[in-house]
Amino acid sequence: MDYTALANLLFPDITKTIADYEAQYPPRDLPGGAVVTRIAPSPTGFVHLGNLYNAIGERLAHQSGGVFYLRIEDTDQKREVEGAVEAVIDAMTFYGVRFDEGVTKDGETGAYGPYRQRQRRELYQTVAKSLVLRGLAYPCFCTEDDLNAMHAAQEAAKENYGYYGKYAVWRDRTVEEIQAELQKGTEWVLRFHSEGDPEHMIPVLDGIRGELKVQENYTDFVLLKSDGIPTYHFAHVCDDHFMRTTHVIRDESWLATLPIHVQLFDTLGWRRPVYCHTATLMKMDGSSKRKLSKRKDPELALSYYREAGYPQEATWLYLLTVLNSNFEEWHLANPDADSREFRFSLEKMSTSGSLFDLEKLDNIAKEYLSRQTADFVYDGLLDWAKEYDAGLAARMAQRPDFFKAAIGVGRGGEKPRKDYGCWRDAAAFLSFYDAETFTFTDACPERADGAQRAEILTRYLDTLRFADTQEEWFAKVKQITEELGYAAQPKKYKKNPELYKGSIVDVTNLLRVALTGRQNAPDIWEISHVLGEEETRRRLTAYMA
RNA sequence: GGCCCGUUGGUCAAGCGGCUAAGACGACGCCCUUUCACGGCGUAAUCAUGGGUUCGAUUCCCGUACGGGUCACCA
Repeated sequence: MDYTALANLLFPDITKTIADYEAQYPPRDLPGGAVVTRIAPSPTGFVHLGNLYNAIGERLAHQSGGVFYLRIEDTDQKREVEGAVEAVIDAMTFYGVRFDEGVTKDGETGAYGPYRQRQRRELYQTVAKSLVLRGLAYPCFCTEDDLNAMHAAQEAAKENYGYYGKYAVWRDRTVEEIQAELQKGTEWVLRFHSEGDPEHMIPVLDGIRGELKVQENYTDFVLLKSDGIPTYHFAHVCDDHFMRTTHVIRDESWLATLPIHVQLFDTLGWRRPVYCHTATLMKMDGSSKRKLSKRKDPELALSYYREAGYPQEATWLYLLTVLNSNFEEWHLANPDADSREFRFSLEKMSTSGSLFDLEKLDNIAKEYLSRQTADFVYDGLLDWAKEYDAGLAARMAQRPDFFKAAIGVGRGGEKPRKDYGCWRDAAAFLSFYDAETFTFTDACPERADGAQRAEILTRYLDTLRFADTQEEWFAKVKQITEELGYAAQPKKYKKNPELYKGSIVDVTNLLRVALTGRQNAPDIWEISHVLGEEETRRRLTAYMA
């Protein structure tokens, strides 16, 4: 077989060699132990949790003096969505992920580009040609129908699926046969000529999982598609070699095709990167677990968290606790430290698929927000509202001091309130302060309702002196409570309910509902002082009816 | 079906041959408290299973079960 003739037949325009590219993309000059890694999303328009999950590579890279870059895997034109690249960049920017090189909004930066795979066509073809030259790749003219028929036959015969052995019908054809087919204009793909033996197990060291044993690949997988564009497998190997990637962080679903990648690196004589296969995020579906799905699970989309308004840092805090088992402990010990100061380690990453826990996210976010200043919360809420709640944004901008005061209630001090973990919840929680968004969600407490209601409110309004301190104010509330036949101490009422109409709880909750529309609200005195005397009296008076 | 990965309480998990098997979320209970919260204390709840190896296995090895993933000219 004359491989040179075949190679020239297949790639007449390719004149470069691998050596040219080795020279063009020299090894990076970085300190020892520096990690070079990347995220390499395909531009489908859907930015998901996994993209952010794998963006922890940034921490690894930057904590080691390495490089983190963005590569776009746009080899599948059919699935490409317009604006998808911008969406990825926006999302990453939003979460504070910083790229050293790669695709940007208006082009790209870095010496190892282009960083969009479709623009690297010549490089892939050069490598492909070198493989043909060595007799390790050949064209296959099978149609989709041929392959389907093959698959069906294998299924019927209970044989392994795939293009190998006797099913590899184009594997050992003569140059003449191939040339004849080429002249007919038949479409072809370039397949890898695998010498692999499935009995051979190859050790691979995974950065997260440790020693792995994978079966040697024995199928003649596709290197180049009929449009001359590489498959993921081929592009990944070429790119990560020439971009001098040291660590490939990706989802564990790639474990299945690891043999292909390893085989390619080895036959090309290239040094394999450290593969780091992360565990899949799972979700409970009925009584069984399953992979988080793009179609069914809105929480897989990164936009879900942005729309709900989880602060970026809170989202990271959650992700980090899921990703690195010793993060939570570290965070507890250093509650005020920025999560970026945490030394991230691959060994501490979990290897089993974990259930995504929105409750825990909420808890972490609440804890985080409770520690922030009113100004910080005001700014965050305003930014969010500008995008998702224009009305609120306008009202906030109009009365910043009022909103800051409202946000400040129960904030600061040793035991701050934890009323909300995301901006959407914050907006809902704070809605009662603003007369425009005030609504009743809870009913008047039973034991203070009916005739009691007007009586208590009248009495309260009569004695209300707005200048009173909180202590003075509360002393009066207690006094009214007792005068009207309620127990000033809930315990007393609990002991002898027949002696009282109710307890102070009923009285204060009546005030609370009148003032806020709900029983779950912060301190009444503080709220009143945010609302002002006029509005306080107005609401209380209105509630008498 | 082949192949691969995984399996400690409801959830996330620590553990890396010898422990009464951490911690967090959630649940429940108690306490604090003028309410709503916050907080404090406490309770229940876990090593899938069978064989080895070993003086000794949650930890190492093999099998089984279960769960997940993957078998495209998609990534």
